[in-house]
Amino acid sequence: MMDLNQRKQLILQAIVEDYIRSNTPVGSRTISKKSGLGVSSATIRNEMADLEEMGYLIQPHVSAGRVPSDRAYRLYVDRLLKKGMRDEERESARSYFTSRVHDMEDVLSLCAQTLGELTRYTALVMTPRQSDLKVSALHLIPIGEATAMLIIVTDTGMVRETTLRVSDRLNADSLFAISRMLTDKLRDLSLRQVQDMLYGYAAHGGADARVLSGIAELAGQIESQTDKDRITVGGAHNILHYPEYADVARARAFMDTLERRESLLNLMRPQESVAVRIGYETGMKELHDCSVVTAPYRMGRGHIGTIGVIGPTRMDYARVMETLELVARELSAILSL
Amino acid sequence: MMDLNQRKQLILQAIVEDYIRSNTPVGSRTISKKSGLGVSSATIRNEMADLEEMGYLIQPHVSAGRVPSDRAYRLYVDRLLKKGMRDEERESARSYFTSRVHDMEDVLSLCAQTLGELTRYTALVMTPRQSDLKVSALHLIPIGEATAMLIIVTDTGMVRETTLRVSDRLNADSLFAISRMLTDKLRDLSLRQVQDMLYGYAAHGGADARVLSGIAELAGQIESQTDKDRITVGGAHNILHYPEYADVARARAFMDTLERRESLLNLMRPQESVAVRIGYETGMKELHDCSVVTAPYRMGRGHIGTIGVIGPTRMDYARVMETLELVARELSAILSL
DNA sequence: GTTAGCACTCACCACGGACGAGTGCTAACA
DNA sequence: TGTTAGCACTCGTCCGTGGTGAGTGCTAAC
Repeated sequence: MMDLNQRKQLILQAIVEDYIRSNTPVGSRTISKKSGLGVSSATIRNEMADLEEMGYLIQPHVSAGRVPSDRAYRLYVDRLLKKGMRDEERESARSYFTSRVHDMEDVLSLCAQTLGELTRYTALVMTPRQSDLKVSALHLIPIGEATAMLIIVTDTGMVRETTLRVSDRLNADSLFAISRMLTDKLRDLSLRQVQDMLYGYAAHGGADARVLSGIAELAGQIESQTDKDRITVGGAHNILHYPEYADVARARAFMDTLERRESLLNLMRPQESVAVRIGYETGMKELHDCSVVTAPYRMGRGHIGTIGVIGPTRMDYARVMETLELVARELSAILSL
Repeated sequence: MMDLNQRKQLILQAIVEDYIRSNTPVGSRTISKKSGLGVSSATIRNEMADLEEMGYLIQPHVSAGRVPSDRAYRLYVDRLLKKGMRDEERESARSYFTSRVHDMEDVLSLCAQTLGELTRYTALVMTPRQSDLKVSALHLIPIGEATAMLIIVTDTGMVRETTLRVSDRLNADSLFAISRMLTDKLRDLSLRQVQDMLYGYAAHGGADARVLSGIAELAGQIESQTDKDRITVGGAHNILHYPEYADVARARAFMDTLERRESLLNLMRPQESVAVRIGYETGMKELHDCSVVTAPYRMGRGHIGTIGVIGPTRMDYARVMETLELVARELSAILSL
């Protein structure tokens, strides 16, 4: 007795699922009727008392039903939940991604939004750290009198541009030539290498010094892009639909947490596959009543990013995990085209 | 009597300003003390009764103070408010924009965020309609075995890219040549023209048909980019700080309205200068208790976009209007570099 | 035209009792 | 030994009630 036998597991599962649905403490009578075990509420009460002692359940107050603990959710996620997205759902999720502009940046922010809509929770999209990005092409395009647009393409397919002033004796032809030369020279170098090299050249002076240091600067900016910029949030407003955020102060606190992107980065460290962090497992006190589910995606040659969903601990883990898997797969496919 | 004399205006101004600050109905005693008119509360009461009759004030219930009507805010905005941003504020606002990546897309979403932070309300940024954009350059960059990245730069400095498969006998050199040729041919044509032309060429077949129709497709996608994509929202969570949204249902309704971007477009139609729409003036029933302040900015050659702020009708109009003016100016400067 | 005084209104809040969901415990039963 | 009916008990939620105070409109005096 007091081991987590089959029946206890079934009861726990029933409680977790009922609580996920209703967000109200679950009573013994409810489980007696719904679990399909065919035992009375008194028996359930005994089992529930055991489960509480084992740390799976919490009683908000003596005359309330039970609420699952983090530990219960953990067990539920690891062993009890049954996936089973319906095909229509899967198909509609997939269709969100096809037939859209395959623009690298767009895809990521679109992904955050989409993921929010699909899961009805808040979505996070992290792009891989960019310091070890390699330059794959570099172009100067004339856009006006003595101004040019500089475009750097990295091996992840990311495109960054800036405008810069150039010597007015550089016409379209010379810019073409320079672009070509620079691309040949710089291809497959890391941004840092590009930066160092070009600052070196620029220091020697010459007519193109301005262009060279402009390029070096953009490379530097891409590289040192703050961590904050690496996380996109989508569907933050979704949490307003959940009663745990009926109190505006809580909603505000949640939103404020989302603003502090640096700390979110810890949650989004690449994992091997779909990962679930429940309540205190997130390691963030502000998120002790939230769970975070993440999945890795591939971008370009071997760079790993993370997409994730954050919501109340009583989230619909099965649906979220499946959606994330699916979206991560679609996303990887698009990005490594 | 019953004309809007000097004193009535001063009283009205005092009421509006007190209400903007406190969000509670304003009583006669408060105004008697704060207006500096040196008259008793009874006198104020008489004036307030007149102002109510004239439609400037509303009494939520008999024993409450008065609340300004849309009409009062209108008068306040048109004639009563005194601007006067402090220099530090102005400087700090400006510094938000300098020393950042001048990446076209980035600037706009950064602008939305920044504007949200500066005003503490919700910010909207609209990019000009893109159907009459002209192509200013077009590049094909090899990124892998038989795949290339296509980049289109428009005359507003906007950059869009996509990856496409190309015939594997096109090496870097041929792509360069094609890019150059296409840029020469297509420069200053509208996206629609480009699209029509290329589909025509592609129909004739040939080895490059795939590339040509790829380009046409991207041009089409840029052009037909849904209206939804043209508005960026920033700082939506700010409204949670205002007591009018203490009720989550209201906050949710507000957020939902923000999601329906098409209808927001009406609010963001380019105006000549800073424009204020108060309450029902927005023309959107859902926003009857909100005001929208907008300002135009210039982008590239003659394209006009709009930035705006949306918040409760009792918003701090003076501060918002000044901030918008300032940000619009900075933004125009960056974008028409 | 202004003001003091006064009766009146009504939103807000704190208090308190009824209600009911759910429990733990006990004793009887299979 | 596990299951169940019965029962006393707990405590959060709901709702009606009365007190409090901010603010009003009106009247009469200045």
